[in-house]
Formats: sequence, C-alpha cells, structure tokens
Amino acid sequence: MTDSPNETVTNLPLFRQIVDHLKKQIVDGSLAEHEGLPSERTIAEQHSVSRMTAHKALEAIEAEGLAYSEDRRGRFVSPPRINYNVNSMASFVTDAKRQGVEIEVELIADKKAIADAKLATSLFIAEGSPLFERTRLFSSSGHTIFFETEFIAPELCPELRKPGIRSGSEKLLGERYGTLGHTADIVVRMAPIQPSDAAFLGVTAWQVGIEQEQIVRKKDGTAFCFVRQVWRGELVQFSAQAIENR
Amino acid sequence: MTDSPNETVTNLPLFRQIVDHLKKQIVDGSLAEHEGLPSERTIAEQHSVSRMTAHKALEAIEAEGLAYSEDRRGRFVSPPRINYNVNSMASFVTDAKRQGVEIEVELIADKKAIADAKLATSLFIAEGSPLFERTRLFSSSGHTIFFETEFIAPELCPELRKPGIRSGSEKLLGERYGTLGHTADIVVRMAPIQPSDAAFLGVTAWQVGIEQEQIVRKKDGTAFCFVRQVWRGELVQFSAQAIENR
DNA sequence: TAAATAATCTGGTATATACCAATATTTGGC
DNA sequence: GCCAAATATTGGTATATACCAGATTATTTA
Repeated sequence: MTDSPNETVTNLPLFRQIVDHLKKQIVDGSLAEHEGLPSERTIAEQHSVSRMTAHKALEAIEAEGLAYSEDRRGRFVSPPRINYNVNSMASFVTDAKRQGVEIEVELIADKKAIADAKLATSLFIAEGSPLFERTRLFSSSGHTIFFETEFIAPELCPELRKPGIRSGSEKLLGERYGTLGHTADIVVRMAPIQPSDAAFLGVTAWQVGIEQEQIVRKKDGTAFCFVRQVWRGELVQFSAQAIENR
Repeated sequence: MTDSPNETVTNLPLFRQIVDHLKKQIVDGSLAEHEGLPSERTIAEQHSVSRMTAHKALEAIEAEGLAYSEDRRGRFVSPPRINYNVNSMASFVTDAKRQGVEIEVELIADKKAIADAKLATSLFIAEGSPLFERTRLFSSSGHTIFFETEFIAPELCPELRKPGIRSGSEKLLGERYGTLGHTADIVVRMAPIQPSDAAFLGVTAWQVGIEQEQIVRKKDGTAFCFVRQVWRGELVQFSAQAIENR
C-alpha cells in the first residue's frame, strides 16, 4: 500500500483524466450525437492544462470512437457503431436500416480503368484488361461512414454489360449483382487511412481505420468483381459466423 | 500549378517525411524483424527535428503496423501480419503454422468465476452462475500477438467437467472443445486496449487494437462458451467468406 | 439587402524544454 | 570472474509557445 486512503488511486496520466471527464459527458447524453465538443483551447483552459495535453485527450477520445474531428471545424460526438455482417451478401444498407440507421449513398466516380497487378491476380485476368471502376460513398445524416470502390471485369460477366447496369449505381448493395454474386472472399484489417482515401471520407489522413477487400464470385466460383472498402474504424463492428469444418 | 518543377511536390508534414524514410528502411529489409529502430532522440538529431516530432513519426509508424514500442526499451520492427480466418473453427495456431508462423501458447490464468450481466445474457444463464475462466497468451518468437479469455459454463456442458479438460490448456484451439463446438457467433471491432489488457500483451495502454468476441455453440445451438480476444491490431488481418442468402 | 472584407476561431503541426521511471549499460569493489 | 552500485539511455508525459490555413462569424461596404 503506497497510496494513502484519501488520495484517489488514479495514477492516470493527466490527459486520461480529461478523457474520462469528456467520456462521461458523452455517454450520459449531455452531449448529443454530432454535437460539437469544446475546442482544444477551451478544454485546456477548463482543466488548466496546456493545449497540447487537451489535444492528446481529444485524440484519445477519437481513438475510442466517441468523437470525430473535422479539420479546422471542431470535434463532434460520434454516432454509435453499426454492425456489419460479413457473412451475408445482404445489403449493408438494409442491414443498417434494421438497426434504425438510414444510409445515404452517393456515387462519386464511375469510369473505366485497367487492371493493375493486384486486380489482375485477384480476378484471374491479364494485367491491363479493361475494368469498370465505380466508387460510392456511404453516409448517415451527412456523416460519412465508408466508401467502396468496385472493379468489375466486363469480360467475365457479359450480364453486366447490358444497359442499365451503369445507371443503377444508386441501387442497394444487395441488389447490385442481381443473382450473379454468390460468394465473396473477404479480408478485414486495421490500417491507417491514406490521404487520398481520407479525402473521400472527409477525415484526417493517416488516422487508423478499417480496410476491407472482397473478391466476389459467381456460383461457378469465377471471380468477377473486386471490392475495396475503407471505413472509419470506430463506426463499425464486423460480425461473422464460424462453422466447424466447412 | 503553384509548385515550381524542381521543388519536391511533397506538401507532407515534417513527421510524415520521417515516417517515409523509416518505412523505406523497414520494407527494403535493412532493418530485420524485431530489430531495434533508432531512438526518438537519435532520429530527432539525424533529421534535425525536435524530439516530439520524432515521437509523432514513430507513433505513426506504429499505427501502420510496421513497428511496435516497448516502454522505456525502444521500438522494434513488427513481424508481418498473420491471417485469421474467422469462418473456420480450425485452430488459429495450425492456421498460422501453415503460414510459416510458429505460435507459443501460455496459460496465464485458470480460475473459477461467476457470470456478470453480459456473460449471463450471452450464455442464457442466470447472473451469478459459476463459470470456468481461462486466459491464454499467444505469441510468436516471444512477441505477444493476442490473448484470449474463455468463459465456460459447466452447467451447459457436463462433457467438459471430466478431468483432463482443465489440464488440457496447452492444446490447440481447434481441439479444445473436441466435437462439442460447432458454430460461433463472432464480433470484431477496433478499440483502444484497456490498461489491464495492455498489461497482458506488454503493450502501451489505450493504443488501438482489435477486440473479438465469440459465442460458441453446440450442434443443437446451445451457447456454452464465451470467448474474448484482444489483439495487437497491426499484427493480424481477418478473413471470412460471405454466402448469399445464408 | 446583398456582396465583399475583416476579425476570430479552429485543429494540425512544430519547437524547445523538462521531469519521470523503468531499463541497459558501465563502472567499481571484492 | 562475479556482483552491486552508479550512470546513461529510453519512451511517456507535460508545458508554453508559435505559426499556418481553412472555416466561421462579424463587420463594413456598395
């Protein structure tokens, strides 16, 4: 026993105490979703610490997924996590709806591309093959959640060539491949968000997020589509189901 | 065109340039796995920046999963990511072995516990019910990767009561439930590592990692085991397979 | 009233400095 | 050669200060 009974047994760094203080305000609801947090300078003054310490505290709050920052605008309370079931090909959008979260989808790119080494390997096509590249941004109440870039090999699915497919980009994920998509190999990893990706999300570059890659296959096992998603990591949790000896 | 042709088009913050410099050294192999990086003070001197800037750069390198830090010892090059297939109940250990990574398992706790609210809900048992709690630490070449705490409800699986089960803790994951475990509901999310968990992993508290929760079920669907894992996020990637209309 | 301008606020970055406590290393004594 | 004490090194934290450039708001001007 080195601590005397009446002194608090914290031993926490200073900025951690500020984190706990802010956390309380967020979880007890005195700060609403998307409501602005006090600025770094205000917090520094309130807690009589330097601005750098306040900065560290707010950074930590972000890491916990309780708030997000917008460069030179301020910091705001994060909405709760959304669950994403990676095992189901069902639409994330309808999935979210079931959780009471309305998702907006915005098409931000729809162009032709050519397969680089990675895409070529993933889709078993030649490097340089033509592809459709389509990027969509998913958000909720104006707050970006993730974006997704699909690379579709038209040579592998003439079904998608017919008119309407490119204009159907507003469609929900679950409907996008019609009866074409059957299985998908998914990889999820934690990674810092690259500047170009951060621009899409309206997020500070290099902050840690979640990267997801999918290879979508037809019923016969042919890969025809490569999907890459970049998520604000604190906004989502992934669920899956394991089965023995699959 | 605001940039003149002969000036580098970086526009990167100072610490980012240091990150890139270190990154190069790591990826081209001039720094081996688990080899020590230069200290913050050395880097500060080498690049003529303040120590805080060097600190930020090294923090960023860690966030990218290229290095890890040990408090007051130094920073070291991270080993490459390990893949973990969440869809298969197969052993992570044998899975890793197939990738050429040898895993050491250490039992760090094996005791009786009682169900709190969350465990009670997950396992459909009464709050306060007795449980077996077992914690194991998984590492590779002495480098911790994750730990796992299992909560097993003995009332739900008398099979596990017989002698041998508690002593079998060195067994591989895939063998642990014998033919008992059949499916598992898995949730994966990014979260800062709490101090108590960080202690297990030998990692700085609050740094972002990956939390996994499993509810393991028998063939009849009865949940009998709750598993919680905490990973060094940069060390792993999760793979899964999605199937349409499962 | 509407548009242009100025002042203020914001987070991001950077420096120089300082102290702490755990860890490594060197040194000294036997 | 071995062990203990002194020293150096390390990452973590904290402060005070400063500048930048975009965002927001207030003010002035046409």
